[in-house]
Amino acid sequence: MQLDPEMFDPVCPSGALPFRIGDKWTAMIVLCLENGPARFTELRVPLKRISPKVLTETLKAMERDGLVTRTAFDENPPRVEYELTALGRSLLALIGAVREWSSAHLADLLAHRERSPLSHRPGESRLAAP
Amino acid sequence: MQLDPEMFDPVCPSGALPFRIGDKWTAMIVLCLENGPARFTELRVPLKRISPKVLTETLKAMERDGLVTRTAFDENPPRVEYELTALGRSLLALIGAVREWSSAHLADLLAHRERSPLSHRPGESRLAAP
DNA sequence: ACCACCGGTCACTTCAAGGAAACTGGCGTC
DNA sequence: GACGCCAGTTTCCTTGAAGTGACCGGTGGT
Repeated sequence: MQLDPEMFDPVCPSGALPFRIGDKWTAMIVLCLENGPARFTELRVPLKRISPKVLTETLKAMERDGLVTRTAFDENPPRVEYELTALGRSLLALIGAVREWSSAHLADLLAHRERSPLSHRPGESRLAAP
Repeated sequence: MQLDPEMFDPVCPSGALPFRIGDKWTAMIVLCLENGPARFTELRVPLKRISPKVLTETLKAMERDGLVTRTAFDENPPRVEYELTALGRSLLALIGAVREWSSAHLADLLAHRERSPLSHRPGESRLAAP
């Protein structure tokens, strides 16, 4: 799998989104695995700012929940592949819905936020979906 | 508006859901306002465990983002009504999608989690949608 | 002998969300 | 004069997600 290092546009306000699927990175990982398995280091490329610690934590949680499978090959150098399960793939539709909402309404929300007199942020009304 | 105090079943693992819309309570508030405006104290009924502080914070964030409007009537005792905007109402579809996913797949996820050897939780793979 | 690669782990810190409890203030009532 | 209602505010505290940076162990290359 070749993952585009730019697949998560830094300009795209993924972080400002009022949706969240799983942990902070879960939805992005699901998207990374959409077109087939990937290995640990491959995932780190598009997920530019993730630390290995957080990536393992997230992947472990996803594995525990049956969203991905982890396959370690006894080779050298070591190789580990992560792949979406059917359950994990079922999240794709949801992520799609979130993205649709975002492209239709997020600009609205952001514009309103900027205009608002309550503009200082005591709670960003986060949502998550990259 | 009469809000059913039991509309958020304590048995329903809303808290375990791997989705989240806005702050912790945002989606529930949207649901509470689905059928018309409600006032501060009315919202506190179904949202049993919310503190007034958190409720105001959440409502302010939602108002700032254009999801709800706040209307204060100069009466006695004071009355304040919160109502969904069109933008806020647009979230209903999303919440519906999340609920559909949940009723189709959440049991799966939870079962997997329980079965898993990684069962102790270093990251619940949260999602939010009540 | 040294280095890099892979897929992590470990120890530590920061930061913000969320919760608990008490208080406010104008008005009406008993 | 005390009490209660509504819609909050204020202060304090706990928790846990997330980030930083260092380190590890086996192998293959030069």
